[in-house]
Amino acid sequence: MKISVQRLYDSPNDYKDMIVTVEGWVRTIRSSKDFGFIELNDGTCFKNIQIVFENNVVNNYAEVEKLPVASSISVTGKIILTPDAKQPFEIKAEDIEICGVSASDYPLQKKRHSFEYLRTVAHLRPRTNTFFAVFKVRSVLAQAIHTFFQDRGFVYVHTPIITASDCEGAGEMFQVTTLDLDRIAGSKEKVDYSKDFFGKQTNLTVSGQLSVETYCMAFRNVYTFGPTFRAENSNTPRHASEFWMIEPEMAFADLDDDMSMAEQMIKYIINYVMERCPDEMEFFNKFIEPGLFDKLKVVTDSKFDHVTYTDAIKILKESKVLFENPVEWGCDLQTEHERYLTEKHFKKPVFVTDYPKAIKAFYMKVNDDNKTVRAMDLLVPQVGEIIGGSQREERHDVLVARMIEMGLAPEDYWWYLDTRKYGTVKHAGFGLGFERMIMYMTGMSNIRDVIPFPRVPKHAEF
RNA sequence: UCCUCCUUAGCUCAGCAGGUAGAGCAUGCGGCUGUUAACCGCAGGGUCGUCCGUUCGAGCCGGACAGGGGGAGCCA
Repeated sequence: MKISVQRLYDSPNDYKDMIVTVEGWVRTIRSSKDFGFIELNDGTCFKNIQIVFENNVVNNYAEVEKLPVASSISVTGKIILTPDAKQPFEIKAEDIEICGVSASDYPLQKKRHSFEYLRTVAHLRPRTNTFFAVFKVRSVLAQAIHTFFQDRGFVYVHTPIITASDCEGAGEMFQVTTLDLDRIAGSKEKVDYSKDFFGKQTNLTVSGQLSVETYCMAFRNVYTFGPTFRAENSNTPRHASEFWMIEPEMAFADLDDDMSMAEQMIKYIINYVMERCPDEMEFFNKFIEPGLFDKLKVVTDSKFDHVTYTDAIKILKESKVLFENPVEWGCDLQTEHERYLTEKHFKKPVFVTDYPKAIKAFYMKVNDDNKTVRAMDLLVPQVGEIIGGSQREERHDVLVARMIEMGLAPEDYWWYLDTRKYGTVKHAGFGLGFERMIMYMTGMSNIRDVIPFPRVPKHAEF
Protein backbone atom coordinates (compact mmCIF):
# COMPACT_ATOMS: atom_id res chain seq x y z
CA MET A 1 0.00 0.00 0.00
CA LYS A 2 1.40 3.37 -1.03
CA ILE A 3 1.15 6.01 1.66
CA SER A 4 2.30 9.56 2.28
CA VAL A 5 4.59 10.40 5.17
CA GLN A 6 2.11 13.06 6.25
CA ARG A 7 -0.54 10.38 6.63
CA LEU A 8 1.76 8.26 8.77
CA TYR A 9 2.54 11.14 11.11
CA ASP A 10 -1.17 11.98 11.34
CA SER A 11 -2.03 8.57 12.80
CA PRO A 12 0.93 6.24 13.26
CA ASN A 13 -1.05 3.81 15.39
CA ASP A 14 -3.35 3.01 12.48
CA TYR A 15 -0.39 1.66 10.56
CA LYS A 16 1.39 -0.24 13.32
CA ASP A 17 3.15 -3.32 11.91
CA MET A 18 1.60 -2.81 8.49
CA ILE A 19 3.54 -3.18 5.26
CA VAL A 20 3.56 0.11 3.37
CA THR A 21 5.40 1.75 0.50
CA VAL A 22 6.80 5.28 0.68
CA GLU A 23 8.55 7.18 -2.10
CA GLY A 24 10.87 10.10 -1.63
CA TRP A 25 14.30 11.67 -1.68
CA VAL A 26 17.22 10.75 0.54
CA ARG A 27 18.16 13.54 2.91
CA THR A 28 20.98 11.58 4.57
CA ILE A 29 22.25 8.04 5.02
CA ARG A 30 24.18 6.63 7.98
CA SER A 31 25.37 3.10 7.61
CA SER A 32 27.60 0.52 9.20
CA LYS A 33 28.60 -2.95 8.06
CA ASP A 34 25.28 -4.74 8.10
CA PHE A 35 22.63 -2.10 8.71
CA GLY A 36 21.95 1.55 8.08
CA PHE A 37 19.51 4.41 8.40
CA ILE A 38 18.02 6.62 5.73
CA GLU A 39 16.21 9.85 6.38
CA LEU A 40 13.66 10.12 3.65
CA ASN A 41 11.51 13.11 2.73
CA ASP A 42 8.57 12.48 0.46
CA GLY A 43 7.48 16.10 0.05
CA THR A 44 4.15 15.70 1.82
CA CYS A 45 5.50 16.58 5.21
CA PHE A 46 8.12 18.79 6.80
CA LYS A 47 9.38 15.85 8.84
CA ASN A 48 11.46 13.05 7.41
CA ILE A 49 10.80 9.38 7.97
CA GLN A 50 13.58 7.08 9.11
CA ILE A 51 14.16 3.93 7.11
CA VAL A 52 16.11 1.08 8.68
CA PHE A 53 17.72 -1.25 6.17
CA GLU A 54 19.69 -4.40 6.82
CA ASN A 55 22.19 -6.33 4.78
CA ASN A 56 20.53 -9.70 5.04
CA VAL A 57 17.05 -8.30 4.35
CA VAL A 58 17.25 -5.96 1.36
CA ASN A 59 18.90 -7.51 -1.67
CA ASN A 60 20.84 -4.38 -2.74
CA TYR A 61 22.42 -3.31 0.54
CA ALA A 62 25.76 -2.27 -0.93
CA GLU A 63 24.13 -0.08 -3.55
CA VAL A 64 21.71 1.58 -1.14
CA GLU A 65 24.42 2.24 1.40
CA LYS A 66 26.40 4.26 -1.14
CA LEU A 67 23.50 6.33 -2.50
CA PRO A 68 24.41 10.02 -2.65
CA VAL A 69 22.20 12.56 -0.91
CA ALA A 70 19.12 13.55 -2.98
CA SER A 71 18.74 10.15 -4.64
CA SER A 72 15.13 9.08 -5.10
CA ILE A 73 13.91 5.72 -3.84
CA SER A 74 10.78 3.69 -3.22
CA VAL A 75 10.76 1.77 0.03
CA THR A 76 8.49 -1.07 1.06
CA GLY A 77 8.58 -2.23 4.62
CA LYS A 78 6.92 -2.55 7.99
CA ILE A 79 5.91 0.38 10.21
CA ILE A 80 7.51 -0.04 13.63
CA LEU A 81 6.42 2.22 16.48
CA THR A 82 9.45 3.45 18.43
CA PRO A 83 8.10 5.51 21.32
CA ASP A 84 11.48 5.65 23.06
CA ALA A 85 13.45 6.95 20.10
CA LYS A 86 13.81 10.46 18.71
CA GLN A 87 11.20 9.68 16.08
CA PRO A 88 7.83 8.13 16.93
CA PHE A 89 8.05 5.41 14.29
CA GLU A 90 10.22 4.13 11.48
CA ILE A 91 10.07 1.74 8.56
CA LYS A 92 11.95 -1.53 8.59
CA ALA A 93 12.72 -1.93 4.90
CA GLU A 94 12.06 -5.18 3.09
CA ASP A 95 12.67 -3.82 -0.37
CA ILE A 96 14.30 -0.62 -1.61
CA GLU A 97 13.86 0.29 -5.24
CA ILE A 98 16.32 2.89 -6.49
CA CYS A 99 14.55 5.35 -8.80
CA GLY A 100 17.25 7.90 -9.52
CA VAL A 101 20.82 7.91 -8.27
CA SER A 102 21.89 11.46 -7.55
CA ALA A 103 25.24 12.84 -8.70
CA SER A 104 27.85 13.09 -5.98
CA ASP A 105 28.36 16.79 -6.54
CA TYR A 106 24.92 17.66 -5.15
CA PRO A 107 25.39 21.22 -3.89
CA LEU A 108 23.45 20.91 -0.64
CA GLN A 109 25.21 19.55 2.42
CA LYS A 110 23.63 18.19 5.51
CA LYS A 111 25.26 21.14 7.22
CA ARG A 112 23.85 24.65 7.43
CA HIS A 113 24.25 26.86 4.38
CA SER A 114 24.07 30.61 4.18
CA PHE A 115 20.91 32.02 2.59
CA GLU A 116 23.13 33.98 0.19
CA TYR A 117 24.63 30.77 -1.13
CA LEU A 118 21.26 29.08 -1.38
CA ARG A 119 20.01 31.93 -3.57
CA THR A 120 22.59 30.86 -6.12
CA VAL A 121 20.95 27.43 -6.21
CA ALA A 122 17.35 28.61 -6.11
CA HIS A 123 16.27 25.54 -8.09
CA LEU A 124 17.49 23.25 -5.31
CA ARG A 125 16.84 25.24 -2.17
CA PRO A 126 13.21 24.08 -1.66
CA ARG A 127 14.82 20.78 -0.67
CA THR A 128 16.28 22.36 2.47
CA ASN A 129 14.37 22.53 5.74
CA THR A 130 14.12 26.30 5.81
CA PHE A 131 12.90 26.78 2.27
CA PHE A 132 10.63 23.76 2.36
CA ALA A 133 8.96 25.39 5.36
CA VAL A 134 8.89 28.87 3.82
CA PHE A 135 7.22 27.78 0.63
CA LYS A 136 4.75 25.54 2.39
CA VAL A 137 3.73 28.52 4.49
CA ARG A 138 3.55 30.67 1.38
CA SER A 139 1.06 28.24 -0.14
CA VAL A 140 -1.03 27.94 3.01
CA LEU A 141 -1.02 31.69 3.56
CA ALA A 142 -2.35 32.25 0.04
CA GLN A 143 -5.18 29.86 0.77
CA ALA A 144 -5.83 31.61 4.09
CA ILE A 145 -6.36 34.89 2.29
CA HIS A 146 -8.76 33.37 -0.22
CA THR A 147 -10.69 31.58 2.49
CA PHE A 148 -10.96 34.70 4.62
CA PHE A 149 -12.43 36.80 1.82
CA GLN A 150 -14.52 34.11 0.16
CA ASP A 151 -16.13 33.22 3.49
CA ARG A 152 -17.18 36.86 3.79
CA GLY A 153 -18.68 37.00 0.32
CA PHE A 154 -15.87 38.87 -1.40
CA VAL A 155 -15.51 38.27 -5.14
CA TYR A 156 -12.02 37.53 -6.46
CA VAL A 157 -11.23 39.78 -9.43
CA HIS A 158 -8.38 39.18 -11.86
CA THR A 159 -7.24 42.66 -12.80
CA PRO A 160 -5.00 43.01 -15.86
CA ILE A 161 -1.27 42.39 -15.71
CA ILE A 162 -0.65 44.48 -18.82
CA THR A 163 -2.03 47.98 -18.49
CA ALA A 164 -2.18 51.07 -20.66
CA SER A 165 -2.56 53.62 -17.91
CA ASP A 166 0.99 54.85 -17.66
CA CYS A 167 0.68 56.77 -14.43
CA GLU A 168 -1.06 54.87 -11.72
CA GLY A 169 1.15 56.84 -9.43
CA ALA A 170 2.93 54.01 -7.71
CA GLY A 171 6.43 54.07 -9.07
CA GLU A 172 8.44 53.17 -12.14
CA MET A 173 6.90 50.72 -14.58
CA PHE A 174 8.22 47.98 -16.85
CA GLN A 175 7.33 48.68 -20.44
CA VAL A 176 5.72 45.93 -22.52
CA THR A 177 6.45 46.05 -26.21
CA THR A 178 6.94 43.94 -29.33
CA LEU A 179 8.74 46.72 -31.17
CA ASP A 180 12.24 45.94 -32.41
CA LEU A 181 14.34 47.71 -29.83
CA ASP A 182 17.61 47.04 -31.63
CA ARG A 183 16.35 48.96 -34.66
CA ILE A 184 14.83 51.76 -32.60
CA ALA A 185 18.07 52.23 -30.71
CA GLY A 186 19.84 53.10 -33.94
CA SER A 187 17.27 55.55 -35.30
CA LYS A 188 16.76 59.13 -34.30
CA GLU A 189 13.02 59.11 -34.90
CA LYS A 190 10.49 59.27 -32.13
CA VAL A 191 8.91 55.93 -31.25
CA ASP A 192 5.53 55.43 -32.95
CA TYR A 193 3.52 53.52 -30.40
CA SER A 194 0.58 53.17 -32.77
CA LYS A 195 2.73 50.49 -34.41
CA ASP A 196 3.25 48.66 -31.13
CA PHE A 197 1.32 45.49 -30.31
CA PHE A 198 -1.56 47.20 -28.55
CA GLY A 199 -1.42 50.37 -30.63
CA LYS A 200 -0.33 52.36 -27.63
CA GLN A 201 2.33 52.31 -24.94
CA THR A 202 1.73 49.58 -22.35
CA ASN A 203 3.32 48.50 -19.09
CA LEU A 204 3.15 45.84 -16.43
CA THR A 205 0.75 46.73 -13.63
CA VAL A 206 1.94 48.41 -10.46
CA SER A 207 -1.43 48.04 -8.75
CA GLY A 208 -4.82 46.57 -9.52
CA GLN A 209 -6.65 49.05 -7.37
CA LEU A 210 -8.14 51.37 -9.96
CA SER A 211 -9.40 48.42 -11.98
CA VAL A 212 -10.83 46.61 -9.01
CA GLU A 213 -12.75 49.69 -7.87
CA THR A 214 -14.93 49.33 -10.95
CA TYR A 215 -15.82 45.76 -9.94
CA CYS A 216 -16.42 46.95 -6.42
CA MET A 217 -19.29 49.02 -7.80
CA ALA A 218 -20.88 45.82 -9.11
CA PHE A 219 -20.10 43.16 -6.49
CA ARG A 220 -19.88 45.41 -3.44
CA ASN A 221 -17.02 43.48 -1.80
CA VAL A 222 -14.11 42.40 -3.99
CA TYR A 223 -10.41 41.64 -3.79
CA THR A 224 -7.45 41.13 -6.06
CA PHE A 225 -4.56 38.81 -5.38
CA GLY A 226 -1.94 38.75 -8.07
CA PRO A 227 1.53 39.71 -9.24
CA THR A 228 2.67 43.30 -9.30
CA PHE A 229 5.73 44.83 -10.93
CA ARG A 230 7.88 47.77 -9.95
CA ALA A 231 10.90 48.88 -11.96
CA GLU A 232 12.31 50.88 -9.06
CA ASN A 233 16.04 50.57 -8.57
CA SER A 234 15.63 49.80 -4.91
CA ASN A 235 17.98 47.23 -3.53
CA THR A 236 16.82 46.25 -0.05
CA PRO A 237 15.82 43.11 1.80
CA ARG A 238 12.19 44.24 1.59
CA HIS A 239 11.80 45.09 -2.11
CA ALA A 240 11.43 42.95 -5.21
CA SER A 241 10.72 43.86 -8.81
CA GLU A 242 8.00 41.22 -8.99
CA PHE A 243 5.83 40.57 -5.97
CA TRP A 244 2.27 39.69 -5.05
CA MET A 245 -0.29 41.96 -3.52
CA ILE A 246 -3.73 41.59 -1.98
CA GLU A 247 -6.11 44.49 -2.48
CA PRO A 248 -9.63 44.28 -1.04
CA GLU A 249 -12.16 46.98 -1.86
CA MET A 250 -15.53 47.48 -0.13
CA ALA A 251 -18.49 49.57 -1.21
CA PHE A 252 -20.66 51.37 1.35
CA ALA A 253 -17.65 51.27 3.68
CA ASP A 254 -15.67 53.99 5.37
CA LEU A 255 -12.18 54.03 6.85
CA ASP A 256 -13.33 52.48 10.13
CA ASP A 257 -14.85 49.54 8.25
CA ASP A 258 -11.61 49.31 6.29
CA MET A 259 -9.41 49.15 9.38
CA SER A 260 -11.71 46.68 11.06
CA MET A 261 -11.49 44.37 8.04
CA ALA A 262 -7.70 44.69 7.92
CA GLU A 263 -7.41 43.81 11.60
CA GLN A 264 -9.68 40.81 11.26
CA MET A 265 -7.81 39.59 8.20
CA ILE A 266 -4.35 39.81 9.80
CA LYS A 267 -5.51 37.90 12.86
CA TYR A 268 -7.37 35.31 10.80
CA ILE A 269 -4.51 34.46 8.47
CA ILE A 270 -1.98 34.19 11.30
CA ASN A 271 -4.21 31.75 13.15
CA TYR A 272 -4.94 29.85 9.93
CA VAL A 273 -1.24 29.24 9.25
CA MET A 274 -0.42 28.46 12.90
CA GLU A 275 -3.06 25.74 12.86
CA ARG A 276 -2.11 24.17 9.56
CA CYS A 277 1.69 24.43 9.63
CA PRO A 278 2.64 23.55 13.22
CA ASP A 279 5.91 21.83 12.30
CA GLU A 280 7.02 24.59 9.98
CA MET A 281 6.11 27.34 12.47
CA GLU A 282 7.87 25.48 15.26
CA PHE A 283 10.96 25.37 13.09
CA PHE A 284 10.85 29.14 12.45
CA ASN A 285 10.29 29.87 16.13
CA LYS A 286 13.26 27.75 17.06
CA PHE A 287 15.84 28.45 14.35
CA ILE A 288 14.88 31.48 12.29
CA GLU A 289 13.42 33.96 14.78
CA PRO A 290 13.46 32.99 18.44
CA GLY A 291 10.46 34.72 19.98
CA LEU A 292 8.40 34.52 16.80
CA PHE A 293 5.43 32.96 18.59
CA ASP A 294 5.37 35.73 21.19
CA LYS A 295 5.47 38.33 18.45
CA LEU A 296 2.55 36.77 16.59
CA LYS A 297 0.59 36.27 19.78
CA VAL A 298 0.72 39.99 20.51
CA VAL A 299 -0.88 40.55 17.12
CA THR A 300 -3.61 37.94 17.37
CA ASP A 301 -4.51 38.70 20.98
CA SER A 302 -4.43 42.49 21.09
CA LYS A 303 -6.89 45.09 19.96
CA PHE A 304 -5.01 47.20 17.44
CA ASP A 305 -4.51 50.81 18.43
CA HIS A 306 -5.48 53.89 16.44
CA VAL A 307 -3.78 57.26 16.22
CA THR A 308 -4.05 60.13 13.78
CA TYR A 309 -1.00 61.30 11.91
CA THR A 310 -1.22 64.63 13.71
CA ASP A 311 -1.23 62.96 17.12
CA ALA A 312 1.55 60.62 16.03
CA ILE A 313 3.72 63.62 15.19
CA LYS A 314 2.98 65.02 18.65
CA ILE A 315 3.96 61.72 20.29
CA LEU A 316 7.21 61.62 18.35
CA LYS A 317 8.07 65.20 19.22
CA GLU A 318 7.28 64.69 22.89
CA SER A 319 9.30 61.47 22.97
CA LYS A 320 12.50 63.56 23.09
CA VAL A 321 14.15 60.80 21.09
CA LEU A 322 16.82 62.10 18.75
CA PHE A 323 15.72 60.76 15.38
CA GLU A 324 18.03 60.88 12.40
CA ASN A 325 15.24 62.54 10.47
CA PRO A 326 13.57 65.28 12.51
CA VAL A 327 9.78 65.10 12.65
CA GLU A 328 7.63 67.94 11.45
CA TRP A 329 3.96 68.03 10.52
CA GLY A 330 3.77 67.48 6.77
CA CYS A 331 6.71 65.10 6.46
CA ASP A 332 6.16 61.44 5.72
CA LEU A 333 6.90 59.09 8.60
CA GLN A 334 10.28 57.38 8.24
CA THR A 335 10.94 53.78 9.17
CA GLU A 336 12.56 54.87 12.44
CA HIS A 337 9.45 56.87 13.36
CA GLU A 338 7.08 54.05 12.49
CA ARG A 339 9.08 51.60 14.55
CA TYR A 340 9.19 53.92 17.53
CA LEU A 341 5.42 54.26 17.48
CA THR A 342 4.58 50.59 17.21
CA GLU A 343 7.47 49.14 19.24
CA LYS A 344 8.15 51.67 21.96
CA HIS A 345 5.04 53.76 22.37
CA PHE A 346 2.06 51.52 21.63
CA LYS A 347 3.91 48.19 21.89
CA LYS A 348 1.43 46.57 19.50
CA PRO A 349 0.01 47.01 16.01
CA VAL A 350 -1.29 50.51 15.42
CA PHE A 351 -3.20 52.24 12.62
CA VAL A 352 -1.98 55.70 11.76
CA THR A 353 -4.71 57.68 10.00
CA ASP A 354 -5.44 61.00 8.32
CA TYR A 355 -2.15 61.86 6.66
CA PRO A 356 -1.45 65.21 4.99
CA LYS A 357 -2.93 65.08 1.51
CA ALA A 358 0.29 66.24 -0.13
CA ILE A 359 2.10 63.01 0.68
CA LYS A 360 -0.70 60.64 -0.31
CA ALA A 361 -2.33 59.45 -3.55
CA PHE A 362 -4.93 61.40 -5.50
CA TYR A 363 -7.77 58.92 -4.98
CA MET A 364 -7.87 59.24 -1.19
CA LYS A 365 -10.85 61.00 0.38
CA VAL A 366 -10.17 64.57 1.41
CA ASN A 367 -11.19 65.40 4.95
CA ASP A 368 -13.29 68.43 5.87
CA ASP A 369 -10.16 70.24 7.07
CA ASN A 370 -9.00 70.12 3.43
CA LYS A 371 -5.50 69.36 4.72
CA THR A 372 -5.60 65.63 5.39
CA VAL A 373 -6.96 62.55 3.68
CA ARG A 374 -8.66 59.46 5.07
CA ALA A 375 -5.62 57.23 4.69
CA MET A 376 -4.39 54.56 7.05
CA ASP A 377 -1.15 52.64 7.49
CA LEU A 378 -0.98 49.63 9.74
CA LEU A 379 2.32 49.56 11.61
CA VAL A 380 3.52 46.39 13.30
CA PRO A 381 6.51 45.82 15.58
CA GLN A 382 9.77 44.97 13.78
CA VAL A 383 8.51 45.59 10.26
CA GLY A 384 6.80 48.95 10.30
CA GLU A 385 4.22 49.44 7.58
CA ILE A 386 2.57 46.21 6.50
CA ILE A 387 -0.73 47.54 5.16
CA GLY A 388 -1.61 50.79 3.45
CA GLY A 389 -5.16 51.80 2.66
CA SER A 390 -7.72 54.54 2.50
CA GLN A 391 -11.29 55.58 2.08
CA ARG A 392 -11.62 56.67 -1.56
CA GLU A 393 -12.70 60.06 -2.79
CA GLU A 394 -16.17 59.36 -4.12
CA ARG A 395 -17.05 62.96 -5.07
CA HIS A 396 -16.53 63.38 -8.81
CA ASP A 397 -15.64 67.07 -8.73
CA VAL A 398 -13.25 66.77 -5.80
CA LEU A 399 -11.53 63.80 -7.42
CA VAL A 400 -11.03 65.62 -10.71
CA ALA A 401 -9.65 68.63 -8.86
CA ARG A 402 -7.21 66.40 -6.98
CA MET A 403 -5.99 64.80 -10.20
CA ILE A 404 -5.28 68.16 -11.75
CA GLU A 405 -3.62 69.29 -8.53
CA MET A 406 -1.26 66.31 -8.72
CA GLY A 407 -0.48 66.73 -12.40
CA LEU A 408 -2.59 63.90 -13.79
CA ALA A 409 -4.81 64.17 -16.86
CA PRO A 410 -8.43 63.31 -15.93
CA GLU A 411 -9.21 62.20 -19.50
CA ASP A 412 -6.71 59.33 -19.13
CA TYR A 413 -8.87 58.04 -16.27
CA TRP A 414 -12.29 58.47 -17.89
CA TRP A 415 -13.36 54.93 -17.05
CA TYR A 416 -12.24 55.32 -13.44
CA LEU A 417 -14.09 58.60 -13.11
CA ASP A 418 -17.25 56.90 -14.44
CA THR A 419 -17.49 55.02 -11.13
CA ARG A 420 -18.09 58.40 -9.50
CA LYS A 421 -20.55 59.41 -12.20
CA TYR A 422 -22.87 56.42 -12.22
CA GLY A 423 -24.08 55.73 -8.72
CA THR A 424 -21.08 56.77 -6.70
CA VAL A 425 -20.84 55.53 -3.15
CA LYS A 426 -18.40 55.82 -0.32
CA HIS A 427 -15.92 52.96 -0.44
CA ALA A 428 -12.59 51.94 0.99
CA GLY A 429 -9.83 49.40 0.56
CA PHE A 430 -6.26 48.53 1.38
CA GLY A 431 -3.18 46.77 0.05
CA LEU A 432 -1.20 44.05 1.74
CA GLY A 433 2.19 43.00 0.42
CA PHE A 434 2.00 39.22 0.32
CA GLU A 435 5.73 38.64 0.70
CA ARG A 436 5.97 41.05 3.62
CA MET A 437 3.27 39.10 5.34
CA ILE A 438 5.21 35.87 4.74
CA MET A 439 8.34 37.49 6.13
CA TYR A 440 6.43 38.61 9.18
CA MET A 441 4.92 35.15 9.71
CA THR A 442 8.14 33.22 9.28
CA GLY A 443 10.79 35.58 10.60
CA MET A 444 12.67 35.43 7.29
CA SER A 445 14.43 38.75 6.90
CA ASN A 446 15.01 38.96 3.15
CA ILE A 447 12.21 39.09 0.57
CA ARG A 448 14.44 37.13 -1.82
CA ASP A 449 14.09 34.17 0.49
CA VAL A 450 10.28 34.03 0.41
CA ILE A 451 9.86 34.13 -3.39
CA PRO A 452 10.72 30.93 -5.30
CA PHE A 453 12.62 32.72 -8.05
CA PRO A 454 13.00 36.33 -6.96
CA ARG A 455 13.42 39.18 -9.42
CA VAL A 456 15.38 42.20 -8.23
CA PRO A 457 17.54 44.75 -10.09
CA LYS A 458 20.28 42.95 -12.06
CA HIS A 459 18.84 39.52 -11.25
CA ALA A 460 16.45 37.44 -13.32
CA GLU A 461 18.28 34.13 -13.01
CA PHE A 462 16.33 30.87 -13.21
C1' U B 1 20.70 55.60 -6.11
C1' C B 2 23.61 56.87 -1.35
C1' C B 3 26.43 55.08 3.16
C1' U B 4 29.03 50.91 5.27
C1' C B 5 31.14 46.07 5.60
C1' C B 6 32.62 41.66 3.07
C1' U B 7 34.90 38.42 -1.17
C1' U B 8 40.71 32.37 1.02
C1' A B 9 39.11 24.44 -1.18
C1' G B 10 32.29 22.37 -3.57
C1' C B 11 30.18 24.67 1.41
C1' U B 12 31.16 27.28 6.36
C1' C B 13 35.23 29.70 8.01
C1' A B 14 40.54 30.31 10.20
C1' G B 15 45.20 32.54 8.79
C1' C B 16 49.96 36.73 9.94
C1' A B 17 54.61 42.01 12.45
C1' G B 18 53.74 41.63 4.71
C1' G B 19 58.14 35.73 3.56
C1' U B 20 54.13 31.97 -1.87
C1' A B 21 48.00 28.41 2.67
C1' G B 22 44.83 25.39 7.13
C1' A B 23 40.30 23.12 9.77
C1' G B 24 35.43 21.14 9.79
C1' C B 25 31.72 19.53 6.58
C1' A B 26 31.06 17.66 1.53
C1' U B 27 33.41 14.03 -2.16
C1' G B 28 36.21 9.03 -3.00
C1' C B 29 38.07 4.45 -0.61
C1' G B 30 38.22 1.42 3.89
C1' G B 31 36.29 0.14 9.06
C1' C B 32 32.24 -0.20 12.57
C1' U B 33 25.30 -4.46 14.89
C1' G B 34 20.75 1.41 16.30
C1' U B 35 22.36 5.75 14.19
C1' U B 36 19.88 10.60 14.16
C1' A B 37 24.64 17.58 12.25
C1' A B 38 26.59 9.34 13.61
C1' C B 39 31.67 7.86 14.53
C1' C B 40 37.10 6.21 13.28
C1' G B 41 41.21 5.95 9.42
C1' C B 42 43.29 7.30 4.57
C1' A B 43 43.07 10.21 0.00
C1' G B 44 42.00 13.92 -3.76
C1' G B 45 40.82 19.13 -3.98
C1' G B 46 42.89 26.26 -3.82
C1' U B 47 46.35 30.95 -10.08
C1' C B 48 43.54 33.46 -1.69
C1' G B 49 36.95 38.01 -6.65
C1' U B 50 39.45 40.77 -11.14
C1' C B 51 43.02 44.37 -12.78
C1' C B 52 46.76 48.00 -11.50
C1' G B 53 50.27 49.81 -7.90
C1' U B 54 53.85 49.88 -3.31
C1' U B 55 57.71 46.21 -1.89
C1' C B 56 63.53 42.09 -2.66
C1' G B 57 58.78 39.65 -1.66
C1' A B 58 51.30 40.65 -0.94
C1' G B 59 45.86 36.45 0.75
C1' C B 60 47.63 40.30 4.20
C1' C B 61 49.26 47.53 2.42
C1' G B 62 46.97 51.37 -1.48
C1' G B 63 43.63 52.33 -5.85
C1' A B 64 39.89 51.01 -9.53
C1' C B 65 36.21 47.61 -11.05
C1' A B 66 32.85 43.40 -10.27
C1' G B 67 29.79 40.44 -7.02
C1' G B 68 27.46 39.87 -2.17
C1' G B 69 25.62 41.42 2.94
C1' G B 70 23.57 45.24 6.15
C1' G B 71 21.54 50.29 6.68
C1' A B 72 18.93 54.55 4.11
C1' G B 73 15.61 56.53 0.36
C1' C B 74 11.21 54.79 -2.56
C1' C B 75 7.37 51.76 -1.31
C1' A B 76 4.15 46.63 -0.74
